Amino acid sequence: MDHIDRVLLAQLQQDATQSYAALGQAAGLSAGAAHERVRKLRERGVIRRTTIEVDPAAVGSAVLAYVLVDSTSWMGDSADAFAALSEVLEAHIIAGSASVLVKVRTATTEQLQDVLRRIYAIDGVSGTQATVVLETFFERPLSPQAADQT
Amino acid sequence: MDHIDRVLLAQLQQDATQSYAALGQAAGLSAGAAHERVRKLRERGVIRRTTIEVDPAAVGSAVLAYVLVDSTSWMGDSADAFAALSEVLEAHIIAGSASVLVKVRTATTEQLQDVLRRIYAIDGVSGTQATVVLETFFERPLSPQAADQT
DNA sequence: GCTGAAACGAGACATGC
DNA sequence: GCATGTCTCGTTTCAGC
Repeated sequence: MDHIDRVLLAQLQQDATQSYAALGQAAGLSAGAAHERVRKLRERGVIRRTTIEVDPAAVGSAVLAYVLVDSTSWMGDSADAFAALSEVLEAHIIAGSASVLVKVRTATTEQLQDVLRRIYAIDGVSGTQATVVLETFFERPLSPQAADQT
Repeated sequence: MDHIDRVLLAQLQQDATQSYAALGQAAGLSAGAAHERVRKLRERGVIRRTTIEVDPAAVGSAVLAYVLVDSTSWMGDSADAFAALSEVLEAHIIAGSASVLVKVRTATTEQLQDVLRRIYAIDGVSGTQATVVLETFFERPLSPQAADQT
């Protein structure tokens, strides 16, 4: 994980369709060397996968909400229960009053209500506090150059 | 945005490196037709970009936190101020007591504290409530088949 | 571990349906 | 709007440094 790797990661985040020749040029490498570096980054799991960013509104998911989930028991083994809800995009165990924080996208507020109902049905869940997003300023990937000490 | 487009989007989200031949096969199309569909999805902005998913821990961002930002004035024009902080990955205006919700990744809790300090320095911000994530169950992209009415 | 070149496979495009 | 075929370009691999 040197500076060159960081440049490669930043470049690929911006545009993963660019050629290894262009990638190498940005990092000061030949196409072959760039390819080898990227292959190793994938192998080591630094690059988890190559994917596309989809416009949520275009696929009918205009409503974004964060939900604090209160519970009466330890929620450490409930990952699968949340993962089973396709509208739940993230689920985290948090430090604080509520025990789980989830990010949810739905087409309508009615559907959001339905998701909350299904979250409530999960074992140990005693309550939910939903916070609806009115406007998203931005959502962006982690920038590798933000952290420079690994 | 028919069923075929949804299959293409779901396939590309899982693996954007697969060939158009494989993509077409999954959707019941030829490689050329699949290519044309994807080109139009990009053109229309449904596909925003092709990117990579990076392991946050591997680039030295092990700490994840959500921060509720309280304010004394309208925060609708403060998008740039939050975007200037590279550790801030998302910023949303929310309905509720606090006015802005941001997602932050840093290497250490000390760095998180520094980000909070810089958020506090933004015009109109009167307070912050940070919630630190202890364990992430999962983070995944929006599944196009979750919404079927566009 | 990088460079440069050579073989292979995929992407882009035109034609016809 | 999709299928087929051709040409071009990028990816991938390997010898050499």
